[in-house]
Amino acid sequence: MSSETTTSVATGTDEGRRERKKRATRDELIAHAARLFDANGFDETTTEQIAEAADVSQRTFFRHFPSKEAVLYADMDEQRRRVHDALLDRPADEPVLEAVRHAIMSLADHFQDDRELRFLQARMAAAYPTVSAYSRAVVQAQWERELIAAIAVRLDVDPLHDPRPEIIAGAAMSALRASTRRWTSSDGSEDFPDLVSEALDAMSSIGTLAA
Amino acid sequence: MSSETTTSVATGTDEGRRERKKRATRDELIAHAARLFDANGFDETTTEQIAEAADVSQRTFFRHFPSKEAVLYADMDEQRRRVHDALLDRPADEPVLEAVRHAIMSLADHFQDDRELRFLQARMAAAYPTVSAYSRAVVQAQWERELIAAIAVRLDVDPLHDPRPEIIAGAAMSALRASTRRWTSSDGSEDFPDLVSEALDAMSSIGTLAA
DNA sequence: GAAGATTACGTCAGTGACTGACACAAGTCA
DNA sequence: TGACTTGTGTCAGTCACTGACGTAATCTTC
Repeated sequence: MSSETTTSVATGTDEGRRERKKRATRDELIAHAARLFDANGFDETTTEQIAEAADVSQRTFFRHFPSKEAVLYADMDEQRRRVHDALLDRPADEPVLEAVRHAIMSLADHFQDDRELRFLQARMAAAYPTVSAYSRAVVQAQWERELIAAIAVRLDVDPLHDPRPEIIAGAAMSALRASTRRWTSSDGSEDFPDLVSEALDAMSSIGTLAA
Repeated sequence: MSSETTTSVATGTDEGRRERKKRATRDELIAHAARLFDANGFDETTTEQIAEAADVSQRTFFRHFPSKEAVLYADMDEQRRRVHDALLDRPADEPVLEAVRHAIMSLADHFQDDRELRFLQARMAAAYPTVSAYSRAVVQAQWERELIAAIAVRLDVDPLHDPRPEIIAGAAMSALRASTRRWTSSDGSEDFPDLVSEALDAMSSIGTLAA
């Protein structure tokens, strides 16, 4: 019972009982939401039902997540950090497109963990416009902002005056979207990092299309 | 009084009285919505108020527009058609990036008509996440789909298996976004087509960044 | 020009996402 | 133990959006 006096053991980080319980209800909400979305669809699931399934009030749901879409993309922050860190890890004098490649690839590598969740997100985004909008305008836009900032630093330009960072980042995001579509439409049988890598190769060579 | 017996004169297309009235209330809704958004903000304006100002019921508002965001981007279809037509106008053997350039430029050229509206849209998108999401995920995504389809035809590839059309389109959309941001942040003092043209030049030359 | 089919609109009632306010109880800290 | 913080429940409310039904204006056809 009293095995953990001050710091926790399992999760590594030191959480008090309160934070642990908070995370627990959050995890419950995420899990039940995913289950219900999967079973009944996104629009067909109410936040009330999710809260009920997690045995909390609807108000508590909205204390943890700002919208119904947000609970489906609860790992958004973690992924943003992944992109951010991947960019920092690369040597500053590395060619820009190489750094971008590594950032996208680090995202892609982890897409295969949580396969189920990625497929659920993709299926919901394909079927429900609000989810698609959220994915594009919130989740992906966030990754894109990370890319833009890092590219701007590497090119040593102001992204507000030089459009190149945004263009490169936009192309990279499109490559990722195209790869995701191929991956999910193949039911995950294709190797996702391979698809992304191919798409990034294609991206690097579009300059040759001008001729 | 009875100057128009069968076909109208002013608008060119032959509309009956019913269609004319329908268009009139639609235009009223658009105009009052823009005015209210401009004066009070997007979230601070209710669909009820817009309907009231146009002297119709709220239900009528939603018969004309599927969402509050839609009335702000009421010219969406017209713009999509513009992109579509611009793509069709170009010779089939023209280099892909040239065709894309012309499609984007035809959009940019007409951004300067309705300056007020473009600025309003940009201001609302900058200030209100739901508007930003709509712009990206609905309006721009629609232009992007037009581009992707046309590029795929020109490259003679299947956009579901070859990521290049999507990558090129994504880069072009980013170029347009970056240009729009520069234009609006300069309060429209810069020449928009020039900005877009520069951004498209930058896009064509990103291949040289690999070295 | 009158009968009949369309259709744009108003009214009403309802659903569901999301929010502010208040109270309470569990957890934290001194 | 006592003061402080905080995650939660309850309640009431706003607002975007929708289905159903009725009505009147418009269009069509004879």
